[in-house]
Amino acid sequence: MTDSPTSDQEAELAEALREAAAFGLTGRATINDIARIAKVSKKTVSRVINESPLVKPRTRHLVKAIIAKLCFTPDPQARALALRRSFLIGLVYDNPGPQYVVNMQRGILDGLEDTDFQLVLRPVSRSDANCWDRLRTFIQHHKPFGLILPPSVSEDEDLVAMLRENDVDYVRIASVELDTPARMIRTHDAEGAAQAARHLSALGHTDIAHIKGPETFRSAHERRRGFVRGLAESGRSLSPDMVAEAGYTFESGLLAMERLIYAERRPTAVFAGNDEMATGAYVAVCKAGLRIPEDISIVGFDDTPIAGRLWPALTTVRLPIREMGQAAAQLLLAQAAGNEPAEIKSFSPEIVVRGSTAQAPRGN
Amino acid sequence: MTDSPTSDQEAELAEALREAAAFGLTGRATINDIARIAKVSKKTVSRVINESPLVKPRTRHLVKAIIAKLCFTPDPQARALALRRSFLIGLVYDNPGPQYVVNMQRGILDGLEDTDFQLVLRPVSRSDANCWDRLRTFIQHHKPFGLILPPSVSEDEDLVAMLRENDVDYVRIASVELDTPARMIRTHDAEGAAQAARHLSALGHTDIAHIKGPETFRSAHERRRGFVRGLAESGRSLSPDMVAEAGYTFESGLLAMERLIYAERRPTAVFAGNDEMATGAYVAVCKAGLRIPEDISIVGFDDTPIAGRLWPALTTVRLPIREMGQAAAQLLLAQAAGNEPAEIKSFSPEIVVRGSTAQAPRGN
DNA sequence: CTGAAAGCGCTTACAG
DNA sequence: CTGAAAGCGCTTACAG
Repeated sequence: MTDSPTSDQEAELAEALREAAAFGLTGRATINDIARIAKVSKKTVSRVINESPLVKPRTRHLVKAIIAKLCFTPDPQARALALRRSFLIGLVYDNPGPQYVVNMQRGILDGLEDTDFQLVLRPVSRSDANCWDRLRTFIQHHKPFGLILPPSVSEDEDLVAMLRENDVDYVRIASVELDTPARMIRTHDAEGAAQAARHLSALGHTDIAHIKGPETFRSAHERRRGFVRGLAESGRSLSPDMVAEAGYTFESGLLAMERLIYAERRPTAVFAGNDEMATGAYVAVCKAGLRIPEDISIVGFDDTPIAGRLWPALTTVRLPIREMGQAAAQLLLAQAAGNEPAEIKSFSPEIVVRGSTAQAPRGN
Repeated sequence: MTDSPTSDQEAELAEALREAAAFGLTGRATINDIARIAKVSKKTVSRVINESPLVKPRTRHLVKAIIAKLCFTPDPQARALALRRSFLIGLVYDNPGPQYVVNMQRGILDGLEDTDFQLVLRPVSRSDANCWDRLRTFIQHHKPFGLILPPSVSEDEDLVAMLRENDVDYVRIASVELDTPARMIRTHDAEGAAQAARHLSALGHTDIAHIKGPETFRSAHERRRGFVRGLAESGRSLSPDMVAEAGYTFESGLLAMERLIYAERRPTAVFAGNDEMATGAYVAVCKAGLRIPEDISIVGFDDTPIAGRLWPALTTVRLPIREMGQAAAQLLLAQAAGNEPAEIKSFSPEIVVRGSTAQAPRGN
């Protein structure tokens, strides 16, 4: 190895470090300090920082040693200015449940830990006509490193077109394949919903209903599709009058459940498209003087924190939201480094059985 | 007025704007473009941007018109580099309930709307010995404009000392007076707790218990103090065996409630120090086969989203968390502008009566 | 493999 | 009231 330490080199390093130590006390070091101490140009230091291969190993080691000694980190603002790209990662979301956002945030922060990237919050409201204009302004001013788009923002092609135009990296999280492996994280919502169907079938339910999310959400579609498929496996089907459409919110879930309860044929089991609606369904059942799970079994989707805080605790389909956030952040960093994965990273949900589901009541 | 538009000046402006329009098409404008078109130095443009009074009104108007026409906004990275201060506002929090964080975030974003400031998330875990070191690294690298510190992080004097050393602005949100009016937002938790006490007293309860937050949180102390004071108003008192200490979490609230239920004298009403613990109390009551509010009335604190999603809906003390977040953001911006408020901005909670409280059961 | 020069888009002293 | 110069701490062509 040409770059094994020689006593010559060690002396040089020691000398440099002594100088560095003497210097170290006066505030934070800059690239100029490193260059001066290493007796190289700052361009060479820059090359080392940016992992350029065009540096003699011996030089690289010396510079790296000094950088480590002085605890030097390049100034993010200066780099951003020169690179025309900041170290901010934006999370763009349109009013998902509070539980979902918090989990997603934690995951992204997990993925960003020990890097110099920062997570910036960019909530939007697509009912606001110029919400993408605001986001464009943010992008043009702050030149974010990349954006993470959870559902349902991830499904918005106008947004993605705007991001392409402005040359911003992004990662989309969605229940269907919308983009290349470098740009998306996929969840197999249909499979999770099928598990819910199998669970309810196994408990002997036949009068099974579904509270469906809004038509405009791909996940709502996927979840219903998977649920129907799962029921079909045991010869069951979901009749149209057993489907109540709602809006992924607590209130809409409550109303949808009331419609189901007071319909001609009351279901003994209900699969709600997310935990928020399932929580609304709980209230509707309680208000009607019925019991969970004795009279009606309920299954949710997402396994947000509220699921475990209800009584009885909610049987739900767990989507590893936090892990997905982490994967999204890592994918964004990999993308910038030019590492394109061969195939789409995907997450499969799994059912978490808790107290809200039981055997179908007899004689129903 | 010396700066009323003269035809002379209007012609000059029109000419400049024509030039600007011709230019406008080529990417984003910089301070140099503005200076060139206005035929002034970029320093003068900088003065206009920074609202320096040392600019002739006529010059100022011309420059402002051109800036407006070109939709120019100074580059945040460049300003940050020159000013040694970025446009990031950090929210530092140590695992409060997910509901609390989300509300706080929304509020801060409300306060930052239409500014170029960005909200950056900095969760910490004080069980981690070097969590302040990590935060210091963030501060030294990213030079945030300021930090917002909700409880209980706001009470940490080590943190505040570190912030002072590093010359970072901050706003503390707390239930007691910890800092100057420019640096804090206060909540009158004791008053809210007193309202809870009055409410339960008015319903005829005498066997009243309290699930208290952790001793290390000022808010826990304040809430108990206020509750005791409120009870005293109607000649009631809180006996020591009617106080169960918990940790502001769902699980700890559940366990605390179980202790109260199976104690010698079972309370007919319980005031929990926050909604998370109140939610745990719900589960304990249900598990014990008791009913809310028929057997036991429960009052929470915070009015987080979960309160309205429980059945029966939780009577709780509403802290306007979102508004507090907004106020904190505004205070931070005002601080930087040198506007020191005369007195501490404070928020008074108020009780929100819902279904979880009722008349004390007879014959108890 | 390495460096001197110019530049990213602003601001801060310093003059006048 | 205004400007020319230098600087914030990095990187990108361009040479060699």
